[in-house]
Amino acid sequence: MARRSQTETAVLGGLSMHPMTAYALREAIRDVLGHFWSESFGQIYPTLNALEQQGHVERREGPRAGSSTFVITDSGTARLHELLSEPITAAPPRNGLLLRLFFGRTLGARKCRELLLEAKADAVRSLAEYDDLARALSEEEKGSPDLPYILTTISAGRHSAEGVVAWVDEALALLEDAPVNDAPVNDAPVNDASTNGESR
Amino acid sequence: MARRSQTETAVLGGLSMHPMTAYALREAIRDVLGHFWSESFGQIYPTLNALEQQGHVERREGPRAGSSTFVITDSGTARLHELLSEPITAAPPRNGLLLRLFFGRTLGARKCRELLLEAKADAVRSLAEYDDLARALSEEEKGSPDLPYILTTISAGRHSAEGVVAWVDEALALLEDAPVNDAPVNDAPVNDASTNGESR
DNA sequence: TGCTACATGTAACACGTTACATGATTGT
DNA sequence: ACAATCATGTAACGTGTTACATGTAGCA
Repeated sequence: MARRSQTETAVLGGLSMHPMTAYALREAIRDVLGHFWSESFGQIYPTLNALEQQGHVERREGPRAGSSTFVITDSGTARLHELLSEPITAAPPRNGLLLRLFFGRTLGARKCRELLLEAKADAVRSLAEYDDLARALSEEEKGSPDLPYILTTISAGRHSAEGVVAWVDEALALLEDAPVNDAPVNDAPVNDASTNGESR
Repeated sequence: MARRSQTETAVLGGLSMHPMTAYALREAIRDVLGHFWSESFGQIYPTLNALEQQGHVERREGPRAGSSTFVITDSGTARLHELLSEPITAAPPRNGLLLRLFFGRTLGARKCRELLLEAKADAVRSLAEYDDLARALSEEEKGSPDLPYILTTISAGRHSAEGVVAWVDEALALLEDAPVNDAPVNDAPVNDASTNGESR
């Protein structure tokens, strides 16, 4: 019930693959889920304590003095299944790049082109990373029942990045058609405000 | 400096196109920027008051008694340019669908397929909406200096949705290859936990 | 010896949503 | 008269990040 935020899901999910310390869990989330998920220590530690109290994970001696390895329990696995079955809570969209492009007239066409090219370069970089990752995983985890599921998430990243590449080219063409004012600040059409200001 | 959240940017941006009441501003953000941005009243009202105190917007009499129309000032336009020029603060990724797919073995292949098909249906729906929107806007705003910029954001939405459609097909094929356990809950391979559970 | 990586945890803060409280105007 | 929509605002809450405080273990 208590819609405890999806941190619980990510934490239980991580431990469902492999018992770990909180620290390692964070690294795993960063490295493996990094392209579609993130958690900070400030979330992970309290969540693990709560899960321990609920009996969903158990604390064992860790690799170092004072460290703990967390192991998921049966009730934890059941809880994970429950959480995964909940409807997806879509995060409200907030795309800073598109916000800037939308008000591109004010920002200036030059800056917009720069932003677009940066986005494309980023996408191309990720594309290479996804390919490497997919190749490495397909070898390492050959035969793992998790592999096909993991590959779908990598595929998502790749298609998304490909989409960005194609989009940037189209967007640049659109801006080519109407490069009204290329200037950074000075001769920007600010007159709107003064015109509308007295409209009533 | 004061990285005042990008709400300020969206609010000034909205007013830069057209003076509005706070209420109308929220509707405009929902309807026009909806596919890549969102703001709630709880953000908009305090932000407008702050912007007024800083002289970036001015309050005029609104269309109703007790309502105010906000008009951007020259300093507001300058501030908007400044905000748009700031580096993009990327929101930490949180994709609930991919999280579920990654732990798809626990969720079950059937549910994963359902989620994928839902995602595809959503994408197809948006695709149609983007096309309508682009056609409508190209007519209505013909010649507007904002039009090409707005079209780039619609293009982004379209490419993103197309990417989802292509991805879902690929993902379904990946899951086809290794449909280890199709069962929802019962005979799921939970033995991991019991194995680890007594391992000490 | 001292740096780096491993490891745990908390407190302060920023951000944003939801729900609530209130009321005017328009249309039926 | 009443419902729907326009309109404003706040308070409580949840959630998540950052910075800080603390300490161990391995290695150069």
